[in-house]
Amino acid sequence: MSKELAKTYDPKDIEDRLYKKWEDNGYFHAEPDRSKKPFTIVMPPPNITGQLHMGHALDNTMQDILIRYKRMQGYNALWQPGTDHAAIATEVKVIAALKEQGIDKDELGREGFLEKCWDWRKEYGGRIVKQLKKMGSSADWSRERFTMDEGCSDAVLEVFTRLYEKGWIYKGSRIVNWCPCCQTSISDAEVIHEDQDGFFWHINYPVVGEEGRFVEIATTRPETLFGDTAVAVNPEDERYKDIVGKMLKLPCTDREIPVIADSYVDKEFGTGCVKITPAHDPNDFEVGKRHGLEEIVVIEDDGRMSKCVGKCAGMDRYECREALVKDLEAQGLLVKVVPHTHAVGTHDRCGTTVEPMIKQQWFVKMDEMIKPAVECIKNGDVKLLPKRMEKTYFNWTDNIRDWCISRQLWWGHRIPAYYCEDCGEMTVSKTAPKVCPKCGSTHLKQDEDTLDTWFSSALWPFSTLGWPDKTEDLDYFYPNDVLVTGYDIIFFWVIRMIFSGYEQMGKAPFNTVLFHGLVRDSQGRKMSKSLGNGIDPLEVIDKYGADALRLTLITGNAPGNDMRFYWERVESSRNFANKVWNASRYIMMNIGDEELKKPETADLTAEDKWILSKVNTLTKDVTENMDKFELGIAVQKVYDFIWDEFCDWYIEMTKRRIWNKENDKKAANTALWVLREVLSDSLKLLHPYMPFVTEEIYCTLLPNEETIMLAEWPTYKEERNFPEEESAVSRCKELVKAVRNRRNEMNVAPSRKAAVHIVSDNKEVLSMFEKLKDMYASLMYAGEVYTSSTTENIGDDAVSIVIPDAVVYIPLAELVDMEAEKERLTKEKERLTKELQRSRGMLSNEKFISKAPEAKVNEEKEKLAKYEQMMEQVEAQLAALN
RNA sequence: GGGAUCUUAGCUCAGCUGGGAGAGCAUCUGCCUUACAAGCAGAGGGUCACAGGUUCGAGCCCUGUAGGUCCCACCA
Repeated sequence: MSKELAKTYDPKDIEDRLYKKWEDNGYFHAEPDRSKKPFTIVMPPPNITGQLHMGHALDNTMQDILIRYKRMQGYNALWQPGTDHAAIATEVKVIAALKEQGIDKDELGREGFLEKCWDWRKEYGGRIVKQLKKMGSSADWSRERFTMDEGCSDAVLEVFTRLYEKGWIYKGSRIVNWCPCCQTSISDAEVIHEDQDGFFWHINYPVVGEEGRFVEIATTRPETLFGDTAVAVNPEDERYKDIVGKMLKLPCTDREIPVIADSYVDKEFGTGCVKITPAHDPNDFEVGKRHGLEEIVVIEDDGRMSKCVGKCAGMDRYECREALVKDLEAQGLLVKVVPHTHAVGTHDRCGTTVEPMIKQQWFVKMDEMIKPAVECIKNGDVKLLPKRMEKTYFNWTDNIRDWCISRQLWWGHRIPAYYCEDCGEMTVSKTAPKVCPKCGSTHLKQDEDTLDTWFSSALWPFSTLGWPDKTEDLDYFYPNDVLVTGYDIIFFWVIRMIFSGYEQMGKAPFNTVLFHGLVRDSQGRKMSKSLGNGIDPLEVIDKYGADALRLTLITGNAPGNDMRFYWERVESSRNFANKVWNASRYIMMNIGDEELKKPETADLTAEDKWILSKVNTLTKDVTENMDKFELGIAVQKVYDFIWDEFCDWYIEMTKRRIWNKENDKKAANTALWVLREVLSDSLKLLHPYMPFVTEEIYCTLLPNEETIMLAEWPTYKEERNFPEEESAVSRCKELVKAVRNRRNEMNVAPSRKAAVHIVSDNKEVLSMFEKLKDMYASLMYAGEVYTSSTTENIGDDAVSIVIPDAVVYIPLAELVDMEAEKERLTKEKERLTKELQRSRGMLSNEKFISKAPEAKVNEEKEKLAKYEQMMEQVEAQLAALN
């Protein structure tokens, strides 16, 4: 071979070069082609603010494996990439960057700020894409999209106006989750509920006109007292029946509020009396609506108290809490303070405690739209893997509430609603109307709000293919085949894509969703910036190569489960890459410049047929696993095959023919041809997982091949199935292992060759061992291998090993210790006794015979026969020693 | 409060529709055998959380218990 491989595999040498080759040659690119079947995966768009982390690495590895696999199978494989504008994340970053320059967002104004955002995107938006390429991701970058590019924006406006016209998008005053830090509303999905230690403040509200009588309420948020417009009790509660309808003096204010009866109140909880703050609590809001209560806003958008709270006005909500509690205490109205743990909603982006507020916001009505999204899971049109994710899915859909889609942000898709400043008429339209359709005024102002980032992501599977235009891409590549993503965004994204797909396209966006878990640190903690325990995938690639990282991420865990990341695991993956590298190097060294001729079947030795048969079965198994999305299982099988069967056994078995090349060219040719053939198939099976090392080897091994990426995926071939040789070779392996084991036990150095005598009265077995002895003799350090039906010619100085159908003797002269031999044989007898007991027990069980499948029974009978025969031999050996 | 999931070798985890417990790492022994010491050949190590049940047969299915993790949830 003209090209030579280095002694150890160095990924740094080749990864960037190969990636460039693939990209330059357009291997990743897919165009509609009616002669081929499409296979489409849309990449979950990473945030433009993002940096590659282990989650991306896992997610993209899985997608790349599927895409490369299908591409090799001849599908027209499209992996559609792109990035997400990430409204809040980007705004926060840009605001921070501006702050450093002493610039304030509001001073800059909307236009100016957006310009800065676009600048930011230009500068950093491509960073994550570059990093994904380091992973080996074979996405069609020429089709890269952005959620705010022209087409995607058009799709957003189209969907918005369609849903509005249908009455499924509406504007309304509701209690929404408000983040005082980001100063925007957020959807329910963005709120994280976490238990926090807090207090129950028990407060007495004096009953008006009844000196000395109080109603005791308990609250976790005393500062909302200023917004109370009633106190509610359960209508069934005997304790408070007489007080319903009376007025209470609201402490620290000059207001009086009524006591009302509402079944929402739980008699058993707290004091049984609930203060009602319609403007700052979703339940109270409902109660307020039922009783026609006033809604008094006491907390402003920035989390400070409003003017109407008197002396606390302008205080932060927590400052106010403290001040108010002090006042209540001074007035003797604070009954007690009880420690209490309760769930507090926080914003997933910034961790700030969410404040429920009444706001005019835009909502998507969910009750109708969710229906097909539920149905498709139930009827199997869309499969969720692993299946248990369905429960999580339904948990959400069964309790679905309208989706708050407006955000008080600038970076994002601006809501296409226009208000007439003269008559107040609202118009929703994709393009800005010139005049008000009602009064003809030209004074129109667009809604200030933008849409939830997930509104655009929900359209991703079809907006990226050109929708709302009727494009060839859309027609050909939609619906997508698989979506790969983490289970953590099932609510944010997966469900919304599914209902959007049905609503806009009439079809599910994909037929399978493959979920993966989280990558955690070695102690099982979530990797996070604040903990500083994150491991940078790029650092792993730098140290061990992308292939090693990919293999690590895909093995050793069940689908959908979280996994722990260990450097030791990367190391062992890297070792595997090196193993493949060296086996290939060895084969290529021996092929040299020679042209190999395809051997006739008759020229193939037993071990050739054995390995060809093995790789053939492997191909079938791996393909089946991959079709079932069992990616980890599939590659584990390839790994085991290459390392154990191919390297540790087959390569060793062929050495005698290769070293004897000068004397028998033909035999060497056959061995080398099979070596190359099996290696080539193995590389193909491995390529989706470890694209770089396999490509480098493949192109060196087969210089006429341009790339392994487009090589044909191997298929099972009946003519490569050799069951007889498979079983013969496995018997030889059994023999070799037994001899190695004995020699090891006796500390015989490999350099000391010793003869091996195989004695058996089974003619077939004997002749098989005789025929194949050249193949396996050196594997067990045998000087000579003799087969015989008698023990004549074997001296007393031999140790024996009983294997199925034969006894093996190794004359080791001075090393033989009769006592040790006896001991070993006795142990062996004990083992066999147990086996026989077990086997006979099963076979004498009437019910087993009658109820177990016949194949199982026969299998057990064969085992029994084998053990009986071995027992006989062991006993004979023991007798001979005594 | 509802739900999911986990508990298997010292560590991290596999174990597909029930049919004699597996891998990697770690440990121990012996090998620089002309592809690979990132390697080769061996070895030790597990009442599969606990208790019941179904079955000829259970790590796997069912019920319960204990502990861990996670998700959902407006009990003030």
